Amino acid sequence: MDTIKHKLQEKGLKITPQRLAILQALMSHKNHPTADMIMEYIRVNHPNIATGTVYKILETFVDHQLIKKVQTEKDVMRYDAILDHHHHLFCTESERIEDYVDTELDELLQSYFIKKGIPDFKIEDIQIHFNGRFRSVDK
Amino acid sequence: MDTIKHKLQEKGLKITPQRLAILQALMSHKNHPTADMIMEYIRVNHPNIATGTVYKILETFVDHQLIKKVQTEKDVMRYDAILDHHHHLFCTESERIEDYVDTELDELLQSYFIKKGIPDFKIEDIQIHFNGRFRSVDK
DNA sequence: TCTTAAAAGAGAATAAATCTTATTTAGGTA
DNA sequence: TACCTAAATAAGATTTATTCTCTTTTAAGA
Repeated sequence: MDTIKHKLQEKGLKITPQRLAILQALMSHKNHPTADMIMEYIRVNHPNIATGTVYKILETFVDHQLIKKVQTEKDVMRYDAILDHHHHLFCTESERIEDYVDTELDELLQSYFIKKGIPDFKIEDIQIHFNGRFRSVDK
Repeated sequence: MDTIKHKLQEKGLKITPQRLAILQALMSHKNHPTADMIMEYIRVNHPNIATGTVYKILETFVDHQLIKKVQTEKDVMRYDAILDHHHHLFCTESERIEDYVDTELDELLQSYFIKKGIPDFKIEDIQIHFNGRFRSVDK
């Protein structure tokens, strides 16, 4: 919880109970939660938090690069508190999204694009979306 | 226009003026239009088309694999009528999205994942999102 | 402790997309 | 060719996610 406070302070953000709760929720939820899931989760301890506040805080966190938005085909936004470079596995049959870390792959792509490049485009970040199915039943 | 009719027939869809107009609009718009952009475009010739119809037809097309949804971080859905496997270049400063075709890269990834695979996950499709900036000013 | 800018609360407002119901139409059939 | 029927469209209300506005509260520095 102290590390969470630190994260806010590092970004020059005021420490409020609401922000602490939301950031803590984001960090414990590994499954790329929606604003709604976060609200539900923190309402146990923060019954009075306003919907707008949750969205506002999430937006603030994205702006300050404490979290990221996850691109999906659905019209509900999902958030990700893991900032280490990683890709995503999307289930084509459910809403499940898992992280995929592969530094070997990242290096492969890096060297491929250093050589090749893309005309008229400066790559800032490469994000791979794997669409498919999970074999395991858990989560 | 006859090829468009054919596409609908191939999928066993009834040919209606609305569907023809929307599919034609999608195929001429290379810039991954939103439902709204399509509506605006076809309203010139189809002033009476209902909003719900446009969304319904788009959904039908997606279901029948005539078009695809494009995953973005925004809460407006964008559509893509180009079905040949390709990736996307996303501008971090605007709504611009361009196609990126690279069969060499696809083969590289293919062979990489045939060897390596992902535990508990069956890959159906690999979609790369390049986030960055366009150097050219056009479009 | 006081001050004030920033943050949160409450709830209305917006925008995208979906749903409902009545009407119309495409396209097969008599 | 006219008819029939399931499928498609129109119209507009509804839902859902998100944003906005305005007032009240609070964090944190002086």
